[in-house]
Amino acid sequence: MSLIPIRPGLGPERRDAARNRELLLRAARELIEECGADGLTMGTLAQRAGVGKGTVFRRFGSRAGLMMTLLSDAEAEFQGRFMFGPPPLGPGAPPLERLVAFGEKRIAWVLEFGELARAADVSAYNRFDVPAAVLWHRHLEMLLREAGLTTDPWLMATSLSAVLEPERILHAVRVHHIAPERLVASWRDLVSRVAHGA
Amino acid sequence: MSLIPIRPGLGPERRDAARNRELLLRAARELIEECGADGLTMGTLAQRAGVGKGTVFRRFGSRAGLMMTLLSDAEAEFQGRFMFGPPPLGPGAPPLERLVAFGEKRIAWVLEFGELARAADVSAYNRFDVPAAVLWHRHLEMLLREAGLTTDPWLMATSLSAVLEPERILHAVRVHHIAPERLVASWRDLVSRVAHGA
DNA sequence: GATCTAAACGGACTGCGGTCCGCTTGTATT
DNA sequence: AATACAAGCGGACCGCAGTCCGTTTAGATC
Repeated sequence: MSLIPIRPGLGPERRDAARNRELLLRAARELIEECGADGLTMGTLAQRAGVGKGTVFRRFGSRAGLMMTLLSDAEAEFQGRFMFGPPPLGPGAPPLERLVAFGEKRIAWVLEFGELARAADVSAYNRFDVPAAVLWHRHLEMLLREAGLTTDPWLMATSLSAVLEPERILHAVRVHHIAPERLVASWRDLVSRVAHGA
Repeated sequence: MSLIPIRPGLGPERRDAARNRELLLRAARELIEECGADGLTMGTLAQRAGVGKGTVFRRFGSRAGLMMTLLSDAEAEFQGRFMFGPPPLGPGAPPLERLVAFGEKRIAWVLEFGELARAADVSAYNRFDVPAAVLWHRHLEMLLREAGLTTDPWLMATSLSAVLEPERILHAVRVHHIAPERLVASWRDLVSRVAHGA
């Protein structure tokens, strides 16, 4: 990985750069449509978009960075819903109900965008520190505190995050043919027990 | 990945093959000592052992397969302890205590062999179906049943397994500087709550 | 010991993610 | 319009995991 993750932030980007970014994002979506997220290679992407490989990496930093960019819309939408949307996912409902709703919606989200999320995750164990992951973690921690959990809500939020990892959810559904409703029920059971004893 | 994971099973292996396997394992341990598990490359390993690269892959199938082989001693020892060893980890203690002990020892194990385990994990989301993982899962599920949990012990065991993943534990300790005792305390809290409500 | 064959071998080869660096181009300045 | 220079560009290049296939050899059979 070199410098500059996605946008340095100093000044607008040059017009040709903006054009190429659109070209690349469009091509990437096409390729994923055709070959799946795992089937997308950076070389093919460059070729399809009609730019050099160096340009792809300049724009997105890495394959994982590209996937994150592609995910950002879906992620922003999800974040908006659990932070500002209507209850029980958004504020207004009791914390336990919000915890249940969070897991339920997150599971549904993973089933829709999980392949992409998995491709964005790959390798690197700082994946727990990407902004989105930090946000979910804080959200869960806050809900746990509101629910009255006093013993190390931070670590408990970590454990709950682990349960919702795309990799495991997809494995349960795709390999073990677990019905999503069953996942949701188990999540409800888990958070109820965690939040229950004060 | 090609054919033959580690040993086909039909008949003993040829003497030259056995010799090369020992050569490779010795060289691998040396290299990991010198460069860490992440620093070991299959090419370097072949060179150090004085064999061709093809031979390395014939023996171990993949980099992950090699790491699993290297781990197998440590894993077998751990398995023996929680299945047949003295309580509270082994049989004899009440299930809740065994659950607590399992997490505690597992966390300690990860801190000792975790880098190797991480290298064995990489990619492939069938990593949840390797024999060792299946065994832990069954063990946790059994303890949960014994503790009286009736609502979907299988999925609850999956969730508890997720909490003990090497990747997350190492991240918590190495990046966030969480003391191992704090991890153990949080695990105890978690399993107590899960096993508590009947 | 000669013969035979399946197993094992080795290293060139492929395709990937990612980097490097000399060249080009957009844009601000005058 | 000419100048200047940072930003952007492209593709040769690197190191890696993993594959392929022609060659060698262990060891069983006679």
